Parts: sequence; C-alpha cells; structure tokens
Amino acid sequence: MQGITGQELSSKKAEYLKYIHMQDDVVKTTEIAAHFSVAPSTVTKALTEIAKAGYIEHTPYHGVRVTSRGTEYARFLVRRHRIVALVLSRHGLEPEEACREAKKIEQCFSKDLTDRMCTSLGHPMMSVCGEIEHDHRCCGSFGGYRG
Amino acid sequence: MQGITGQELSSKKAEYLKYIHMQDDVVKTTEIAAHFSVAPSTVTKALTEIAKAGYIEHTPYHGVRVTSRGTEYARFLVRRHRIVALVLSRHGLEPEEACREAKKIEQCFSKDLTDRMCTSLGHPMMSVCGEIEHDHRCCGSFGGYRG
DNA sequence: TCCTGGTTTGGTGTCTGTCTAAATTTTCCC
DNA sequence: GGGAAAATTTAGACAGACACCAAACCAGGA
Repeated sequence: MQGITGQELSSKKAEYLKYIHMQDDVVKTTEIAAHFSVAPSTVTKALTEIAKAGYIEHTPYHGVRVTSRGTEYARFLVRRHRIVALVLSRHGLEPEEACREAKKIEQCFSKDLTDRMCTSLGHPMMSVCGEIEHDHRCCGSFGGYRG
Repeated sequence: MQGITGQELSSKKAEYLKYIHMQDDVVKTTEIAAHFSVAPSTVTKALTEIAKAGYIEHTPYHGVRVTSRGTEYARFLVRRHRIVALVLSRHGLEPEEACREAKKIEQCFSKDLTDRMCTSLGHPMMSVCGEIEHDHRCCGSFGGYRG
C-alpha cells in the first residue's frame, strides 16, 4: 500500500474500518450497527463495499476480519486521528474535546498533510487519546526517529 | 446571525458565497462557473439555493449580490479559512501550501472550533493569505482585543 | 426587430448514506 | 432433528449534494 492518499474510503467506511481494526477478533454486523447507531442493513452494505476495496474479508453471516491491506490502512487512519487530535490539543482544546473534534474533521486530512503535521510535531509518541505508531515510511521526512 | 455553526451551507455553496463576497460588485453566473470550472447550470442551481437560504439576492439573468446576512456569513468563512491556513503554516507548511490545504479542509471546522483556535493563536491580525478580521462576537473569549 | 450569447429549466446520473420490509441463514433449545 | 428466534443479507426506496446536457428563455446590441 505505497500510495495512501487518505481518501480511499468515504468517511463512514473509514470509521467502520477503524472500528473493526480496533476490535480483537471477528466483528459482527450487529456490533458495528449498535456502535454507530445505524440499521444492520446499512452496515452490511458498507461492509460489502469495504470488502470489495480489499480492506476487509467479509464472510456473509459470520462477520468480518481486516486484511493486511486493511490493517495498514487502518493504522494510518488511527495515526491520522491522533495527530489531528494532538494538533487540536495544542490549540487550546482539552484532551477529550480534541479527540471528539478530531473525529469530525480528520477525514479531510490527506496522508501528506498528516505526515507534514507529524513531522512538525516531531513525530510524537503520544497523543491525547493514545499512542502514535510511526513506521519507516510513515512520514516522508521520517528517518528512524522512534524514541 | 447569532448562531453560526459553520455548517449552514454545504461546502460548495460556501465556496461560491465566499467567492461572490470577495468580488466587488454584482457577480455573473458565467464568471462563477468559469472560476470553479463547472457548467453554468450547476451554478444557477446552487445560487438559487443559496438565495433561498438568504445569503444572496439572485436576480435571474442579472447576477447576484450578497445580502447583509450573507456578508456576515462570508466574513466568517474568510476568517475560518485564514485561521485554518495559519494553523497549518504553524505546522510546517509554506504559506501557499497552507492556503491551498486549508481550502480542502476548512469546511469541516465548526465556528466553535475556529474560535477556539483563534483564541489560542491570540487573535492574530494576519494569516498567510490575508488579514484576519475579528469582530466583537468573533470568539467566545474575545474581549475587545483589536490591536 | 432580430440575433446571439448568457442564463435558466428540466431531466438525468452518480455517490454516499440511510431506512424498511422481506428473505435468508445460523443458532440454540427442546 | 426440528423449529423457532435471532442475526444477517437482499431488495427497493429515498434524500442530499453535486454534476452534466439539451432545450427554452431573456436582454441587449447591431
């Protein structure tokens, strides 16, 4: 997954993927539907499309699992969320607010922009809502920082 | 217009309004269409809706003018753009990049969030792409700064 | 007055996200 | 093993945003 842009999935689908990624094992439709307060059929439809794009494996009636491609993408989504939240917290928002507001705006941030902000923050290890995982190709200018 | 949320207009419509606001006099459909590279009929349709919402006055075949309500809203849009651009420039983006990227993400920022960032930046007078106009009710915690 | 270019209308299409109702599959209990 | 209940999917519909094209329409200049 070299060329992540950050716009591969629509914002709702990205949220679903992130949620699935953050669960431990196979995730059921109902669980997702409950979490996002939407009808199960809405989830099924989204899941089908996310699967078609290769980010998850959907076994009808049995739930979904994230593929390796999906894992990579979800990691980006989580990192983006945390970077955005961190930026907001640096602008006067309390940790929880920052996290909440980040959810509303993160989908607009491209990978490039995320990386730029990451770099300018000095590739921080922690955000206001969890750790930030960097990998070797996380940011263009990132060269083996890591602690 | 007390309760601006920042989501009153869809993002395209907000862009149109901002553009109209920034022109001197009456703006013609063709001009907008050319500026945004869309068909004139697309613009007419949007204009009708923006007018219905009270932000502009649309005289068919003769162009549009911003109403006072529209002016107030457009000022917010411009301020938001500049605050967002300024934040980005504080995170390593060059002025022009910051302005360009801001255009892509600004529509996600609520008025509240904009105001919070404005406050945390110290109600700056200048952004990377122009002056930032503050007014008495611009930010919740803004109390007569103004230079 | 008439032509022409600018503009609007009306009809379509796509994408995203949502729902309901009906059909289907799985699960689990007797 | 049979069936009912629960979970899930399918099918069809709708709404909002945005875009286009073709056709009708207006306004102003020659």
